[in-house]
Amino acid sequence: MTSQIPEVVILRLPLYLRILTLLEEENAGVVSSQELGARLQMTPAQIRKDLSYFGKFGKQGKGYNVRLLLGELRQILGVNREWHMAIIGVGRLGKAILDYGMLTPRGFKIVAAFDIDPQQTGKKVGRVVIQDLAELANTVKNRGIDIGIVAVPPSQAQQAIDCLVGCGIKAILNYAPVAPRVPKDVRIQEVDPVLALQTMTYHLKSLGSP
Amino acid sequence: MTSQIPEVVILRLPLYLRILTLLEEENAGVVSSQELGARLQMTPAQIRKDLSYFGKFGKQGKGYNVRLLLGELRQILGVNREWHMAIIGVGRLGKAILDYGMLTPRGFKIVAAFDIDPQQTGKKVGRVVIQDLAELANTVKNRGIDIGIVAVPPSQAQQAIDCLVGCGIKAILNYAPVAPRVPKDVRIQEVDPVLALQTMTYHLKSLGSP
DNA sequence: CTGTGTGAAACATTTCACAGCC
DNA sequence: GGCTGTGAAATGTTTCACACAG
Repeated sequence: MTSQIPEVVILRLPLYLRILTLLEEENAGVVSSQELGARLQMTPAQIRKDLSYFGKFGKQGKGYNVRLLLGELRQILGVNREWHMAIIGVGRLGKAILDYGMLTPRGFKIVAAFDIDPQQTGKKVGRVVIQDLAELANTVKNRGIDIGIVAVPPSQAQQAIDCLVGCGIKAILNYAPVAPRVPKDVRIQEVDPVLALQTMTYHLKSLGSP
Repeated sequence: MTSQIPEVVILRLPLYLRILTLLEEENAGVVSSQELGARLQMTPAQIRKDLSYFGKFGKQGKGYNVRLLLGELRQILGVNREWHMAIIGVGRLGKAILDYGMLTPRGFKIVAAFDIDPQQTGKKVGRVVIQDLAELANTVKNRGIDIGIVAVPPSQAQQAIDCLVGCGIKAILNYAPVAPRVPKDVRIQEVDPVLALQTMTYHLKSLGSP
């Protein structure tokens, strides 16, 4: 009964969600896999197959109803609700993440901030008051925190991660450029622009000037 | 003669580079694929196979010399030099990227900043003076810019990207949550924490409380 | 006639397992 | 004995091509 959806498919769903959101803003009523493929630079067949893992959302001869598919994808990804997050590390990077306006409107709200430095405790950043890391466990329970964000220097990253894991957090967004170790029931996603840059330089390197 | 290295392998090389950098800081002289696998949560066989596409860097019975392998990987990825980047968009996000201390020490230097808003032109952010977008082509040539960073609002992203492409840029780091269109000889990498969060909520969703 | 949904074929990637070297 | 490098097997993913619905 485990239909076993490939992980690569899950990685692409947010891309579909993003483009459909843009299409809805453009008031597109219907879209074909052809058109989605052109916009996302991928084959129509792949899009159809990906979506078919979750149901039959299209109409033959017509395509997909944008609003309907958007709703389905939101449901599938679980983004038809608000998720609460806590951030650890309120240095420059942490402040920038708190200040980044794209999270809350997309359903991801940072409701608590922590720092190891006791000097920071009690200060306010945006809407949240910086707390001592010792209070994490309580706050996770009281405020219903689902996701942790790690924005501390590399040397403190594993400690912060262990702390989140110890509090029962099962999903972590990690900005520290380290190779963290987590139990296998905990998801961790790396955000490191340098990794992305390095894959590009690999290709740039072998590029003669035209 | 095209040995054709799988793209997934290229995506993993920066992870190897990152862990080896940490290992060198810990003064590890030698490391086995076993140990790398444990640290990166992947199989030793995969690491050995990945590296074997580029040469024989290990010693049987011993493992890989950390410093040597680090040097090889830097060479392969093309990060044994400094890369020059230009950023477009100097709002909150753009300022945060300019302020992010992890780029320069890892060989990626932002040497120019641009904004569409003429009000911004001439102001200084960190070490760079904000220029008008019209000057992009000249600056790309004069300052030897290899990579563009897009940090404008979604509605202006495609315009910024077209501008970079028009100036001959072949690699773009895109922070705007859009589905950009670029010619196929241009690499573009998305940086969007929301995409990462959404793949995690997919898995969180189907997680009963224990 | 257009465009979806989908088995089956083609292709890509990972894992296995072992020869060979330190 | 321990560990790499690597063909070959196993597994996973994408593309094809077509029946069928609007």
